[in-house]
Amino acid sequence: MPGTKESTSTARRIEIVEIATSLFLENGFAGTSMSAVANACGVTKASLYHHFPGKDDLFAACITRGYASALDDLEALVETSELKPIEKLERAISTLYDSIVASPVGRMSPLIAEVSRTFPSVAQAFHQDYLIPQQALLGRILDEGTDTGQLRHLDREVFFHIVFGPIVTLSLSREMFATFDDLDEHFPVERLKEGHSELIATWLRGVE
Amino acid sequence: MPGTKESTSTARRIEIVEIATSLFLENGFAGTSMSAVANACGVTKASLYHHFPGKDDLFAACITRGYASALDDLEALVETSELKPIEKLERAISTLYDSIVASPVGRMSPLIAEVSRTFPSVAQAFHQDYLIPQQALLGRILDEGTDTGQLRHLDREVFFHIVFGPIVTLSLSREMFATFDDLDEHFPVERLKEGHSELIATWLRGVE
DNA sequence: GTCTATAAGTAGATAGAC
DNA sequence: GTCTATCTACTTATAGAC
Repeated sequence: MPGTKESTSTARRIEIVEIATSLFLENGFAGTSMSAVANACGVTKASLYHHFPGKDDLFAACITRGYASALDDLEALVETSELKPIEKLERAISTLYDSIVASPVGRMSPLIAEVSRTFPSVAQAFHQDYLIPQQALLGRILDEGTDTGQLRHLDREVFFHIVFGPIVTLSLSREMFATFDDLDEHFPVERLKEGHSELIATWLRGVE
Repeated sequence: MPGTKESTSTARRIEIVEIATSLFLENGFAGTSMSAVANACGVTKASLYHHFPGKDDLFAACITRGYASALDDLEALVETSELKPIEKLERAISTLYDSIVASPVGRMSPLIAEVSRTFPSVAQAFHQDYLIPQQALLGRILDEGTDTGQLRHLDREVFFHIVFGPIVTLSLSREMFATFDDLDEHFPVERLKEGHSELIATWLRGVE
């Protein structure tokens, strides 16, 4: 039964990718050995190499996985016709906090910085398949607001800079200081999200 | 002559730290071997180990170096009495762009994220000796403005979140996509700095 | 698909001569 | 202070039995 075979194989691959992702996030690319991944998965190295021909292939799979689902929520929000642009934007920011601070795909940035010289294609794919679509979706909400005169017109790149900047940095900070036992006190996600969101809303309603 | 000996030793140490820093920034902690550092410095591994007892000591020296000088510019700005708080703040932001996007100490964040679990003390020191003083200096400008009624009162942590967030993320993005040949087109430091600075100024002058 | 065994190379770190 | 030579442990990756 080739069908059964394939699905167990796929399931095992997904399981490996999930475990490997958490190890890469904790210890970096060079700091994570194939032996460590194999041990954490409860298989031998040779079996691991059966599923992924090399360490870079495994890493690429970890980076790639989750792109689509991370973008799905944002896309659904953009398509809704029941919300005003400013409300969509506030919800979009909340969604971004969840997907960047809490989910693996959003926490990949330091890893990609680490391997960018060795595997430029990984960085390229992350940019093309995740960052660009994410910006495009946010841009559509912005357009909807400016076209109907509800939001003021502003430099798109500066807008992305101000929206994504604090969120990505918060995610990075929480990685950097993951060992602090008062992490939530130093970097309180909810309070920062709220303040950030209010500022964006005020900014976009037009202040000049 | 112990004096001469010591100064040549110190000079060599500084030279090694500078070269090692650029290697760590390019390839990460685990991705940078002591052999690679030794080769780049034109000495053998044994000589390198004479100057630094271990890889973690060398890494700590790379992280630590530059704290003081990176904070000096900001401190000089805070002490000035010739500028209004809002002008100080605009200059402070410009200084932060220079020291975080362009200088090694500001680009260390992804590295610290990589080693934070293995060497929590490195993260601790970075927080205590660099981030906290930096925030304190910025906070003093803010206080000066609110005390004299020139700037509106707001949540300090949200303020830091909005000020540092976009700058650190810009630095990280430029690391992630360092291999792009149109890097400055995708991440134009000057234009983003200007837009960011204008937003902060408008926000602080009071919009409610 | 998973295993044992192993190749071929590199890691961090040290001993001791000069 | 720098060198040659070396140690042990670990790295990615593969060959071949089951």
